[in-house]
Amino acid sequence: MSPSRRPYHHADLRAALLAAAVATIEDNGAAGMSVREVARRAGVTHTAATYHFGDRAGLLAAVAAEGYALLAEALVAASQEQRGFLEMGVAYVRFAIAHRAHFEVMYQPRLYDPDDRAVQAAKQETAALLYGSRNATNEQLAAGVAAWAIVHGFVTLWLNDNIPSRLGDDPEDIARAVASNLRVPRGRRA
Amino acid sequence: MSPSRRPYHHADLRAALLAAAVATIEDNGAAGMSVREVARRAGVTHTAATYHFGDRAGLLAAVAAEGYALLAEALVAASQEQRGFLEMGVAYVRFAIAHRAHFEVMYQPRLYDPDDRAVQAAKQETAALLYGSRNATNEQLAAGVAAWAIVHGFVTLWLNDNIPSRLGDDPEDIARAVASNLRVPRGRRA
DNA sequence: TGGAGTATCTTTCCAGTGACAAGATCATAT
DNA sequence: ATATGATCTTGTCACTGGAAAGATACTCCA
Repeated sequence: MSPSRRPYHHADLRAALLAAAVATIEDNGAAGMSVREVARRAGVTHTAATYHFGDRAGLLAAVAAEGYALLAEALVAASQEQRGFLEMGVAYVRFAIAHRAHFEVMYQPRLYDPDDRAVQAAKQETAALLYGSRNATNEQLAAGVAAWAIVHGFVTLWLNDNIPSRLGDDPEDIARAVASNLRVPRGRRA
Repeated sequence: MSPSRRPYHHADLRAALLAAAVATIEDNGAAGMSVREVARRAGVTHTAATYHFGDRAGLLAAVAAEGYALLAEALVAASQEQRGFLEMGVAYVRFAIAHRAHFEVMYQPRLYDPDDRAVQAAKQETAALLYGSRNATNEQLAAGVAAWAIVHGFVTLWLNDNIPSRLGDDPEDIARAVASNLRVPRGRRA
């Protein structure tokens, strides 16, 4: 397998199908995504998609894996900005909204095979970033979960139209106002 | 009511179908629920279900509406216990886990018609309970959203197997530990 | 250079699904 | 008792996911 192996019919059908799947999910939701529709958008028969991803669940697993990778990337970038604890949460919110299709699939493991290897790998990398050091006390761990929970809960509710419009229309600003109700864990900058 | 073998007119087919739908969603997830499977469980043809609920989205809307009503009931009961702020959040967690099928559907408005009248009514009743008084300041409102977000985020992550097992296996206990990281709003008992 | 072998994609088929139209059956008011 | 409406079934259609088998284009090696 030479490194620049070029598939014939399509430059990179796998990537094109993945992008088409994301676009379809943005339009119709994950439950409303059909393999045939995705294949149509990529200009290909549905069995071509099945060839690359095994089945519908496999396609969604690929979306989830890509999502976890994108999230990890965003969190690393945010942590390097050194803007403190709160802005990490804001980065999470920004990711969920910018990639709502990925986000939707990631947190519905019933839609794919949660034991999928690519998913597991990407997911564990993300978990490490979200939970912090491994030798934390249970109390510190609970504080980390609290931080994750509040931003995850907020953005989930936001995406589902469950946040009162009175708070404004900029989710990142609202996230700051909401998350500032969290106690700042010891040794962390707010 | 004579014990006829099998009444052409079911005693309360609508309720039976609703229960069957919830059971199916528990087993297969909301996306994996088919109208035909639900009807089979109720011992009836799929068009009977369509008759009562219009279409698949209508059936899911009924599940969502029932869910919001059950949630409101649980929250009212918890508030009457007078155990303070934190235990209201615990009641939310308990509801989500006890009625995971309802919960799953409620927060995926794409699965049904979010403007459905029964859903809207039940939803607004719940929102009032979660947000508190209407003439709160934005800051107070943000605190209410924070409380909702943290328990909603936590239980969502719990249901999706995203909470480190190190914290234990009783979600209510973990919820207390997690939610205690929230600042207690003025005038509220912890 | 020219096959052989492989990766990629299509064609074809099947059972299951949601929706609709039309028909059958039951309940109830008058 | 019967007309009327509510409730449920039958039959049909287009769409879906998946499997089997074939076609096509590329790669590798003699």
